[in-house]
Amino acid sequence: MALMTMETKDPLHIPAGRGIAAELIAVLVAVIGEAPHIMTIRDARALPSGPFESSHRSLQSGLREWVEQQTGHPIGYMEQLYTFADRDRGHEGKSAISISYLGLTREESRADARDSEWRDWYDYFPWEDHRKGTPELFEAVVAPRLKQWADESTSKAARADRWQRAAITFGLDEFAWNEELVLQRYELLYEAGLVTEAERGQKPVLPGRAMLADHRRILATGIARLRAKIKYRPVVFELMPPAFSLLQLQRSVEALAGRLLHKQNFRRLIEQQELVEETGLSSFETGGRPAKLFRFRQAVLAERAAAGTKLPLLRP
Amino acid sequence: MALMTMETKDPLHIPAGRGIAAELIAVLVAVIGEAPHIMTIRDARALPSGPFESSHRSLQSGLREWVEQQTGHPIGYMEQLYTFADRDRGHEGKSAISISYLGLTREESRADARDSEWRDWYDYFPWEDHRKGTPELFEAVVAPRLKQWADESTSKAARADRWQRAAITFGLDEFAWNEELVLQRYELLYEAGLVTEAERGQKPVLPGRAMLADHRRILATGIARLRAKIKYRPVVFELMPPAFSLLQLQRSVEALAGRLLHKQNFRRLIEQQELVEETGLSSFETGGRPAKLFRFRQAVLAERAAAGTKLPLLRP
DNA sequence: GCTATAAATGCTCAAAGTGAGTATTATAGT
DNA sequence: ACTATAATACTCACTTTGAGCATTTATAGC
Repeated sequence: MALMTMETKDPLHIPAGRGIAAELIAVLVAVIGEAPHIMTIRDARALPSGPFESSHRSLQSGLREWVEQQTGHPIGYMEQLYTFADRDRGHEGKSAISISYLGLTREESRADARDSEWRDWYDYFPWEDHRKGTPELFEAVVAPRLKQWADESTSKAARADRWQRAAITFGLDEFAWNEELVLQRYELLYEAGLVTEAERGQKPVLPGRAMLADHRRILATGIARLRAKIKYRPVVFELMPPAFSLLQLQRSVEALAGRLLHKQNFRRLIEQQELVEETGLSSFETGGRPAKLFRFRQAVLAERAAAGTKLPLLRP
Repeated sequence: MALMTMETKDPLHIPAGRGIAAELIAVLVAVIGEAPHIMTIRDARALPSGPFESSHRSLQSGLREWVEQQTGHPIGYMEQLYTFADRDRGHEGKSAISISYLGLTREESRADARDSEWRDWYDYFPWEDHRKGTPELFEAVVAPRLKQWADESTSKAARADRWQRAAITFGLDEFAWNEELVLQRYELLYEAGLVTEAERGQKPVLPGRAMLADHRRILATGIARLRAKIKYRPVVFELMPPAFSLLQLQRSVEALAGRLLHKQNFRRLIEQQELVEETGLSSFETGGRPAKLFRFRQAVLAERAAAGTKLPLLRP
């Protein structure tokens, strides 16, 4: 094995002369009541964000600083979402890099600082909430407009392709609704001209609040990631108060997933995975049989480092 | 897709004055024979990489350019891995951002360009290959050294914590081996002083080739991601030739996962998911009953946009 | 042709996990 | 007491997995 000395004196590459700008963007989530919310700034038209500067110790800490400064709100759990470059975004023709993060927090209704504001994320994506069944929007607007978009293609094959893509991502025809396809749906709607990334006068066909630049796309990425993650990691608990009833927990998951769950089976799942433990307390607030209050078993974070296998393994 | 007008005139933030350097790094994977390989440069001590420059259209295309220039090898499937900032990495005190990608390709044994070279990834992580059972390394070095490391702690609780962490990530004691924890294992070994990120004189305790800067850590991230992904997305096929036998396919998955699979159940899985279709050809090369050759059913990419649910949903 | 060897392929069976209920119990408000 | 609202308990068919045995179809060497 060849030996060799450290790289501080021998960098792999000389950095490019001009340098580029880097921006940090946060999708900061909290569940308030039974609705999933995100932190916004600028009249609810932008996500909290700011430049990454050389004074920041790391990307994460840079983001934390910005978010706390802009929203007065500390972030609990954080994970990186995606990094993208956009030549058009930078100043003076410089290209810019945006690094987005997903953050989870408990809402603690402090006085909202500056122009920051919690907003129901379904304000931006009304078609993503299927808790009350498929929104009427689908039959009224989404399906016919996508059909129309598909039919605009010239070749028969292209029409079929477009329609199949639309049917799959929106759960039309025989396809089942898949709540994880948030980003694909947004991109398809954008491609079909049913939403506009940043408003510019013309009315969008679909309801739903727009955002500056590509923030709505980033939000879609965050929602998709979170909807996927709650299924195999105990991240919901980052959004719950210290003690909660199982129904509260279920309502939170439903809020995030945008669909209703089977109560008994949900409980069975939670219990058999030993995710929670009783606090001994009960809640009498809802008027019904009192609900036992539980807390998250922190130990599972250590015990189960990861999800289970899906490979058909051979004998141990 | 229409370009946004919005933000060019009204950027969300004025970019920081100095700008920073951005580097693109690739974990480029191919399966050669029955061994997983990665593309390396610099005497197999670095991953292909290069600065992101304003001439690049996007991060992806910038990376493609660099990799093709350095290795003469085009990339098929690509996905982003992780972005990190390292103050010590930049030039002249500038901070630098590194954006890493995972790329999959079929090896086509062209004359290797420049100093690029395919390398078995287990050269860098010998403890990750469990296809021939748990490596002797574990009983001989890993377990005792980690025990020793745990025992260095002062408090009893800290010793127990350390040991439990080691046992979980390495599948010691009663815990099962989890092939996905590549990064966690590397980080723990680093913390325990059993590997050194870049060698500088002192011999590391464990065998395994080192790399420049933090490239070995990035490689660990890529392997972990790929091991997780093969379980729920048909990405293995990106690494297979156009026609292959089911055993070849199994051997490839085993190479990546570092564990052996149950043949009959593996086949059942592949077939019931309708991932492949017969080509009508057979392979007589192995000396045994000839194997039918299959090809990947491209259609599944369209049909199944995503993985299945795990939530206990309510009636449709 | 016969035999050893190497796979491919077919089939079984129990255990565990899921989906979709019905039934019962405990409170608060009227 | 009666009703509304939940919490909680239990059932049952069906599917998916893990593990293994058995059979079939080839090649290579004798």
